[in-house]
Amino acid sequence: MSKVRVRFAPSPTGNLHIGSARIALFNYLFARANGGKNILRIEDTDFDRSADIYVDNIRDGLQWLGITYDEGPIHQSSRLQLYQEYAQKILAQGHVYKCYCTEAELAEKRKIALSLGKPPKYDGHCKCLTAEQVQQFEANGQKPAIRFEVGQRKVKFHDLVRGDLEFDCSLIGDFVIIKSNGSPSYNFAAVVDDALMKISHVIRGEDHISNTPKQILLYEALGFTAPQFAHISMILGPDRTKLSKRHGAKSISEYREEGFLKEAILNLLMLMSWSPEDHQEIMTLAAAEKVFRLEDLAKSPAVFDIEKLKWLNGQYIRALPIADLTQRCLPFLRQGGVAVNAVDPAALEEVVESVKDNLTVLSEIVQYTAWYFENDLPESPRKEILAKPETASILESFARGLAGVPKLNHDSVNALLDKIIVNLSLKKGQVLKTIRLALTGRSAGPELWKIIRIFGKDKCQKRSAV
RNA sequence: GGCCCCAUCGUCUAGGGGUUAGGACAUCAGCUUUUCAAGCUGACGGCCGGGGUUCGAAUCCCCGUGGGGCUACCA
Repeated sequence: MSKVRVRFAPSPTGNLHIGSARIALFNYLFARANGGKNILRIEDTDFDRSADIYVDNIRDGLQWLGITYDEGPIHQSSRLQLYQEYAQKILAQGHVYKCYCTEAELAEKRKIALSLGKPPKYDGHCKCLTAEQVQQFEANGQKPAIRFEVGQRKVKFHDLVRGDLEFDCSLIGDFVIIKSNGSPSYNFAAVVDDALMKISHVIRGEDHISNTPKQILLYEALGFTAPQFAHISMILGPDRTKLSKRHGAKSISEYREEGFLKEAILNLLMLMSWSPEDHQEIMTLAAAEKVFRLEDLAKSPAVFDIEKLKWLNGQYIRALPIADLTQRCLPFLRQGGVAVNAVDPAALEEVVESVKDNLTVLSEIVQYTAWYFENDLPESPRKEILAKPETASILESFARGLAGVPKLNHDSVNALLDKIIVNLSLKKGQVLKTIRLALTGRSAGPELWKIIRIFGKDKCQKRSAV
């Protein structure tokens, strides 16, 4: 078997989103699983829509996710000369012709065809232009596009995900390979590049299926051997249409900013359309690299499930070593206005540890821990509980008892609390609720002993003062 | 309109002629817990419809239906 070479070829007309990240992932996994190379190619031949910030966003996103590539990024915009050369090559062979139709004319024809219930394919108007007509256009300074003559036959190919596919070329209009501005069309540039880069497997979205026959025609006309194709099903929004911004679908960078872990995102991406043989749902990239197979991909499209992403995220958060988790929380705490540099690193880890079961996304770390770092307590719930008759004795016993505890930990603090409950003959809930409210000003939070340990004796006693 | 693709719980999926149709998320209930979570246990819930083929169809075939994609000098 010849060497496996695959590519991820995004157009930088937007940020790296869930759908394209998934295609990048499957290319990467296929390359890794087969000892092949993964290539990043930037398809920026649409000069109006492409932008460098999107190139950066895509590269950053891939890097953050850990989807590496062995070659590239290769920009198509730097290979324009190459496409021209290959266009000239088939121009000489007569598979293509110059087309002087204007966009307005084409749009008009398309409209008419559609209204007549006919397929809106190009009618081949410029195929039979006389030399005089061409001269006339040239004299007017009109720049031609170059069209590929499709012909009448049928094109068959074997799709690694979908099986045998067949298309009737008579239904496809002669398509443009070089635009009048000199830049190549998508189909042409992709074919020239895939051939020259010796891509063995083209793994891309299902939305490219109908481009494939056109591309196969081009491979043949250029004298190249076509690669293998694998068309992966789409990701849909909750309304079952192509996932897009209107579904609230976000870019990878936005999910990152919200506090989703790359591990969770990758895991969900893998779970959509692919289930490994052992049915293990929690799966790392490294593990997937070993067992990924294109044949195991489902043919049907998958609805993106944010709830499952959240669940996975929580699973990964809880599985993270506490030092690692704390590091990952740092940017969010800073952004939330917590002066993390002023906090002892070990104490910070204890703070994070105390609330990690509550987290579904990292950004929530702020709402769950901010009160640890605040000096003033909210007045209202605290005031109410302090007004209760038994409160004074609870807090006094607590403050007094605390002084006698040598080291604050799970056992010693709980022993103290139990003693207070027994001595005052009060209900456990009542005592603990009172102390929690006095210390934190809140009725919910981590286990009390953890809070007491993190606060330390002085702070606890100060806040217990009635 | 034409062409193409797809079809198992609400969602992601396993199952590819004989299964009580399995798992996960979500939902609901119980347990646990001072609380919020987390965790554990359980419940609810599905083969799009109709025809074939077959002793037997979720599974194979056909036809519908539904959904999606493409139909650009976008990629």
